[in-house]
Amino acid sequence: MKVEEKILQAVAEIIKEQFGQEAPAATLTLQKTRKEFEGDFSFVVFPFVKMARRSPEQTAEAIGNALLEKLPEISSFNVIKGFLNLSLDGLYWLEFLSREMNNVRFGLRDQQGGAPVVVEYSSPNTNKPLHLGHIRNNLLGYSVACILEAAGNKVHKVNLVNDRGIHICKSMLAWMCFGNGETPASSGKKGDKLVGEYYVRFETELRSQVKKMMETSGISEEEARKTAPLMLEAQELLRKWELRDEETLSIWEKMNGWVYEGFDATYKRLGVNFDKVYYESETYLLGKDLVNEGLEKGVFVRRADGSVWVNLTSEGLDEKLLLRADGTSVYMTQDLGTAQLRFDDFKAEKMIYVVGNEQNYHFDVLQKVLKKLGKPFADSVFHLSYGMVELPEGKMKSREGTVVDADDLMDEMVETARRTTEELGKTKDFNEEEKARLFYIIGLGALKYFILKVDPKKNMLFNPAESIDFNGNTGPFIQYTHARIRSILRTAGQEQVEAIQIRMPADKLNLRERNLLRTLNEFPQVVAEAAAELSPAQIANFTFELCKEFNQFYHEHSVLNEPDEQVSDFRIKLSQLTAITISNAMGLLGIEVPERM
RNA sequence: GGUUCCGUAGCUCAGUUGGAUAGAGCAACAGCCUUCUAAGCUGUGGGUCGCAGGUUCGAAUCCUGCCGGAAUCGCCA
Repeated sequence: MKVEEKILQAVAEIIKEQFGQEAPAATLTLQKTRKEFEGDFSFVVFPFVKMARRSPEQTAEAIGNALLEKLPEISSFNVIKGFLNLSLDGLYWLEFLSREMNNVRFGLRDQQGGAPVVVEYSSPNTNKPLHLGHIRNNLLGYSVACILEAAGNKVHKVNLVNDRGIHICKSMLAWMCFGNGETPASSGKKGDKLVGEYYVRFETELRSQVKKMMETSGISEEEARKTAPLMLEAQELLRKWELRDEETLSIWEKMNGWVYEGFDATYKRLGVNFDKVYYESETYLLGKDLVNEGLEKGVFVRRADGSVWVNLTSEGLDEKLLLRADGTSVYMTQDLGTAQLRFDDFKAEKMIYVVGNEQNYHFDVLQKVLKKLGKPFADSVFHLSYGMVELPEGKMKSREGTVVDADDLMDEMVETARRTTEELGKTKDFNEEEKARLFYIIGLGALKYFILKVDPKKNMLFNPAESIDFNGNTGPFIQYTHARIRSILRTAGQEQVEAIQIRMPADKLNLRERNLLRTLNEFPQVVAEAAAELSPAQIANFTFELCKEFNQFYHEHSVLNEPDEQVSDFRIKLSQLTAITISNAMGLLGIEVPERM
């Protein structure tokens, strides 16, 4: 049993013995002692002063004295107002360290069995390259998957690629009309960028057609857009695609192939991956069976024009279309189908969709429709809704050219890492390959930490004019702390800690060491909470706290120059566990930590 | 207009199953490298936790109203 639970259990017994009343579990709260007071854990006695019929101070004293007798782990206590501050015996902390110091998986649970969790993230369209918004999505999805895994879940990462539809046809059409056979190989352009250019080209050409039509025939912009030759051709292309026209399909396959090559490069550099990739072209028809099912069950209705609707007004929402009059499916139809497919594929206990908060309504509807259908997995659908990344001037808009491209941003980060590192003169004895590797690790680390340290559900601000910081609460600060520790361990010749017992007497444990141990001890719990909340930010904040504490310790006490051999040995082990923890925690964020920097 | 989310230091963010004097980082200023990496450490200044009520021994945290911002309310995805 964890010592926190032991304390609470003992306190409950004491309250019953001394005050003759059962303490409701919810009123028993143990918290970390704030650093301005002495102690490890603090118990709040306010809820019990009434039943104790004593002052808060007296109540705390009474509980404290009883605890001291009951639990050998507790060495002393002090009382400030209604707070009972408990100090653990140093021996407890030393035992914790010797238990975990060689555990390279500290904080990471093994798989616990049970149904798996599916995490869908990324879900790109194949007509445009990835941008900053996708970066947040990808980093979040990947990290959440890692965290769930570390909490003992079996996890499947999946991607659902939107590879069909009118938007894809637009870039195809533009390439057919204006491309002159251009390929990534012939132009040296990255595949996704090339296709993206043709998508933009379509929009420009369309706009000039629309403008001309409005001038010559005086029709409205809306009307012109609908009837412009290019738009009609794009729709015709979509029809041909749905009829499996050979030529259309072959161009579609070719251009999507280019895009996937480009995406793969971006994903690889970003360090994310998937266990399974779904393609909408293969799944978009799946929802129709469910629509029929709903009609048979009488939970959906077919209107006179043939379209199918679901009425969600009793659930506080509107009526929602599920199938068009011509029988073709809409976004919701597809998502119903893929939810079923995903459940059939994995029998998951939870299906997490990492999708921006602009789709809150859609997922609300999705879940309610699945419930209407009586699907048992309706409650397993969970929308991990994250906030938008905004620029100082507001939302990114492709039309105004303010979209921050994913590849460009990574380039800039690596370049900043290079410049900063070389200014500091830290890589004199690195060869070219080592340097490139280091700059990549630092640059990506800075970017990932910057994004993941913010609570997922909140909108966040990115200012391209100010480069992402490398000092303070940042990825490089954490990476630096790790490199520092590894340097000590190298010098000590103990890159792998030997399994010798700690011999330092417990009373030599100083404040910094104690703080560090206390923080390290929290890591498994932090992982559990981050998994429950699906929040990488909690891992990030914990790791920053840990690094700050290590640096304070490092500054005040020497590890290798400590004359007392037992103390020095203890500090090496303490440093080792800190390095393991930093590395594991950053791993959960998809961030690598260097040996030297 | 309806629904949902957000509002904490000049800026970016922590802190919300209700607990102590609301914390970090950046920016500003002042210190610390003959000792294990100064991407570090220490200190100073900086706050009506959007506003007003309410519940409570105790509210940034829970409830109500208002103000401000965002998203959404398509036979788009």
